[in-house]
Amino acid sequence: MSDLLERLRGRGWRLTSQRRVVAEVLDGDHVHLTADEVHARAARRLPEISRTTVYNALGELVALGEVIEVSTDGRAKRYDPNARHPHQHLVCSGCGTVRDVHPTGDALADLPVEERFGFTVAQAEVTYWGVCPECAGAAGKGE
Amino acid sequence: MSDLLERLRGRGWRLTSQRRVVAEVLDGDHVHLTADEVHARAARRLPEISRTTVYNALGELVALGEVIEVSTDGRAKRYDPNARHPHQHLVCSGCGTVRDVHPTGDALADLPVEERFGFTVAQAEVTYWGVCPECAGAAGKGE
DNA sequence: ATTAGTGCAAAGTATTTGCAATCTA
DNA sequence: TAGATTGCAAATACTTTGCACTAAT
Repeated sequence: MSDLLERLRGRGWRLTSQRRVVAEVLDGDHVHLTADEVHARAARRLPEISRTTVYNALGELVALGEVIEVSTDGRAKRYDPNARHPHQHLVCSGCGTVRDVHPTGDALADLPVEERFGFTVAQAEVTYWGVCPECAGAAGKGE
Repeated sequence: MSDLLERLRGRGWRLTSQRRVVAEVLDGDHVHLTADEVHARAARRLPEISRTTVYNALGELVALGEVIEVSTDGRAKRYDPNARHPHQHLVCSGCGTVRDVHPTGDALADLPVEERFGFTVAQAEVTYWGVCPECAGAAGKGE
């Protein structure tokens, strides 16, 4: 694990203890934390870390292209470190859990020229919405 | 125009002057306004209308299924009255303009069972990102 | 008349900014 | 050392809430 940290070092990212914990917290698959969650986890290891610094670090990681910003609903943005592996998201409309998925087919190719309005289309982002097993179970029991 | 208002009346939506202007402002195609923009436009016709009321009305229209909430980036949500006609969005990464598009193919069918993690998948939301003709032109000239 | 809708003021959540102190390379 | 990074405090953007007043059916 943590080739994220490796890569960052290689790219000359000035390394500080707070940046290190942020990168460590973000490392892995199926990680989709909000800025606040990143801060909370980072603070377990480095209690003094401030929210500002977490926001700074996240912003830079996004700018570097190492992390993707995902805004599923209108709530807090989530940060996905899986930027190097193209994927889409499956979101639970109950609890907001996010999973990385790999659909077949190419959504980009499905947009006809006459539907492009002169845009230079670069990317197709697909978000699948559904109910996760946990929420489905809870719904069946509750009420 | 304004079958939105017709439909709402038919569904027993208690009609007030402020709700009327909100519905009128939202009526049409390729409309993707933020709550604040809706408020601004509504205020042209009804200066006393409050933001609270606009938020209330928008929330209800969404609950009624007459309007869709779209959050492209992490910014303010946008409201799309085109709920009855299934469509996807094409967003300009330069200026944020949104156009409704109708891709061929079915993104939902492109998600294999083994990629569903036990979720009951209900919907596939596709957002195309690109640069609109205006922004492309501006980029070519500037700098 | 009843019940639902309105809007002010205030609080809440998410994120950004200015700037002095601090630390990495 | 020089320039980048940190983090506090305060500001900003967006949205929600409590509650007294008003209006639609």
